[in-house]
Amino acid sequence: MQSPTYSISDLARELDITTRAIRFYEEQGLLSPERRGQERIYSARDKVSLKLILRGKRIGFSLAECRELISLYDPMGGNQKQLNTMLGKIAERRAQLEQQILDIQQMQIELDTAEERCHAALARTQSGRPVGA
Amino acid sequence: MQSPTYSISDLARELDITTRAIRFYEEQGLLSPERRGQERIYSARDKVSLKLILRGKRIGFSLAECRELISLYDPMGGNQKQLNTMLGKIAERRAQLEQQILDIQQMQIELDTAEERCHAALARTQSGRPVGA
DNA sequence: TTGCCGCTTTACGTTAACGTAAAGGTCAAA
DNA sequence: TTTGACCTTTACGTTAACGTAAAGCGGCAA
Repeated sequence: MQSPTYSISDLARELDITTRAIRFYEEQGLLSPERRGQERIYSARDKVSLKLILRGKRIGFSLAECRELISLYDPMGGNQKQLNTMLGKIAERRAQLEQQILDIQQMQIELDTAEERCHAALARTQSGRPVGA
Repeated sequence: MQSPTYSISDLARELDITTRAIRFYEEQGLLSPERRGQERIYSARDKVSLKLILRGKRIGFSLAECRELISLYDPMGGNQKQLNTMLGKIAERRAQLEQQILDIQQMQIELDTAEERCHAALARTQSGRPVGA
């Protein structure tokens, strides 16, 4: 009943990234897989971290920000001060995400407008047939 | 009743970016302000484009993507084929935005979890007082 | 034993998005 | 007229996030 492990190329295939990227994330302190000799052995937890990284990247987070996110998800052996710092960071991230949602909603509205105008222009292109016909 | 114009530093101040950035966006084809001699004169429309750029950046869009967004917003003098291409691009962006919303929602859930665990850990820190008390 | 496969490290290359000088033009106030 | 506040262009520097070799180790199938 021990949790599954993965080789680096396993994860690369499954998550559709390069092994180079995975090693780079480790180099940047976002991962720290076990080792069997030289080989890296990734746990389910590492995989979760990787997914978190990819998710973060999709919404424009830097690797540094992703690293913070991961650390928030970590087994916190923190003292009171650290915990409060964490809560602060969590609040910051929350605010950022809220802003991003607003930005996305605004973009969606603008795409609506753009699409309407496209359709209108297409209607006009469709021979002399009047738009409302 | 002519629309307002801005100098480069006007916009820089108002939007809280550097003039260097603004010139860079122009260099990359995201803006094309009027000129009065050497000076750049920005219109309300340019300002809208700039805001769109900043909004795009906040959700991780590249400048190339932002340029596309702006072009979608442009007075389209397109033929039928171009218009259909545009509609395609709009659909792509929509899908991307949907994915980003999912990513953000997932992040929010994870922040919830992290926050809960922080509070739990804090409660445990608070001297011997049992959590549920 | 050879050869390939997958893993490793080291290290230089690349792209995006500006930052940061350097050098100079313009125009109004002092 | 000189200073200062803007504006300009040109150009090299920087950071992030990898890409892309190059060179080598370990196992195992032919």
